[in-house]
Formats: sequence, C-alpha cells, structure tokens
Amino acid sequence: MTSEVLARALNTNPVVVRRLMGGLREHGYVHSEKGHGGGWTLSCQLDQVTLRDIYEALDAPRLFAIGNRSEETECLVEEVVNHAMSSVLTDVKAQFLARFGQITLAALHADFHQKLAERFSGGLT
Amino acid sequence: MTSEVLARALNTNPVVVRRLMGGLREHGYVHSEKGHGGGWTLSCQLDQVTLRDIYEALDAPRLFAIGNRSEETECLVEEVVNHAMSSVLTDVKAQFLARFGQITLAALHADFHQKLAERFSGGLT
DNA sequence: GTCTCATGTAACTTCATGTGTTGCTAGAGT
DNA sequence: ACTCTAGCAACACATGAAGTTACATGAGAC
Repeated sequence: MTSEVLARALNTNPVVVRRLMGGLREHGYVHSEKGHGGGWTLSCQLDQVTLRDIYEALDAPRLFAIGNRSEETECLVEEVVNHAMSSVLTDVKAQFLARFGQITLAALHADFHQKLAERFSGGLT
Repeated sequence: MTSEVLARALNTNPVVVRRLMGGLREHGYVHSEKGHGGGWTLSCQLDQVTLRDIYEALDAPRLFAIGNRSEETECLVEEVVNHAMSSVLTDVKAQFLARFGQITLAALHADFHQKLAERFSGGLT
C-alpha cells in the first residue's frame, strides 16, 4: 500500500504518512519499498505488537498537556508543587503505558472484524 | 496580595494572574477586593482544598496531549482505535484525579516549611 | 538507458492553542 | 477629584503539531 493511498484513507498527506511510518519502520513493524510497485508492507505479527510499542516507535510524543513550567527553580513553592505534580504524572504515565502495553494490534483487528460483522448482520444505522 | 505582586513572583503578567484566580474565586477558594488596599486573600482551609479542586476550578484544562482526531467517524478502524484509546485515557484520567484529590494544600504547605527549615539548617547549596 | 512511480527528507507554510499585552471600565479608599 | 485595585474584552505573540512543496534517490517497466 502506498503512502498516497494511506493518506487518502487517513484524510491527510502522503508526507505526513511517511513521517509517521518512518518510526514504525525503524522498529521493524513495517517495511517500505521504493520505486515502481513499492509502498508499505506489514512486517510483524499483530499479536506481538501493542499500542505501547507504537506509541514508543512514534518517539513517545508528549503525553500530558500540563506539567512543570521549568525543571530547575529557585522558588521553594514552585519546587514543592512541581514535585507533587511530577510524582503523580510519572505514576499515571506508567499506568498509561501498562494499559497500552496490553492492547495488541491483534485485539484491535478482532474488534474491527466483529464490528464489521455487526454492520453486515443488520446492525446498520 | 495584589495581582501585580503575584505576577512578579510567578514571572508573569497581572492579567494572567487575574484570569487564573478568577476560577479560584468562583469556587470560593480566594476572595478579591477592588480599589485601594484591595487584592487577593485566601478564603479556604488549606486542608480542605486539594490539587484536584484547583484543577477543576481552573476549568479542568485539557489533560492529555494525545487523543482522538474526531469523535464521530465513518471509519471502522478509527472507531476501534478511538474506543481503545478513549477507554484507557478515561481510566488514566480517573487515576490522575484520584491522586490529585489526595494532595491537600495543607500537605504542600507542610512540605514547603520543611524545605524552608532544611535550607536554614545547613542544607544550603 | 530513460521513463515512471515510489519513498526519503529538508524547508517552508498553516493552523490551533495557550500565554502575554494593551486599553478600558468599575469599584473602593484617600 | 485622585489613586489604586480587580474585571474584562480584544489583540498580539510564541509554541508546536500538521500540512505542503520541492527535490533527491532507488527500483521496476518499456
């Protein structure tokens, strides 16, 4: 499948697709071929890859929209608040990673097929 | 304490301070007085207010930097992925709120005084 | 060999969002 | 009146994500 086709499916741009897929390729989850007949192919077992793997392959983008203003500060109040918040955010991020680490692509694949079946068996809306 | 003084302490602007404090005032955590001699005063018990209360008083700003592209979609794949992610993010947010709900301002106040004491008793760096 | 089709990548533009700023109004004390 | 304060709307700026353009490189088709 080419970046062009993927981009249309995702309502975005082929270059954006390549940027994202680049991370997945570096981790061996997909493979790309240049030239005529080229494009992207899957190169992993769906039950061996989790959302966490993908999150990390995508360079683990910032998870929280909130956080410390600065790491180093002279201000004792800021220091105390930073410490309290960081502590919570660190733990919560660990929870997040753990949960994502339990969701395999195979599971999502199965969900997808179930929904697909529902749609064909009268579940049309 | 005036917005002006707070702004200097926080390295920001008095108007920004008023914007933030506005949320706290609506919830009764602080009180403001206009005019000469006016400014902000604390109007709550420190052990009755948690970081969660403050987070919510500040209109519960967006917590996560990631999330669904759109809520409604025709795409079954997107739907499946959205569902999986939303489920995790919802749970993780609940964890976050629970943790913040256990941190009172009184606790932070105590931390602050401890650090202050350390700094005076030879803990200088 | 060269033409076409695909990825790879850098540089730039656009957009969304949060932060900072200005200007003005209103209230409260001197 | 005068000064000092919050309240508020409107605008400007900064940041980072997403989208776009342009061009180089590699691989098959002819």
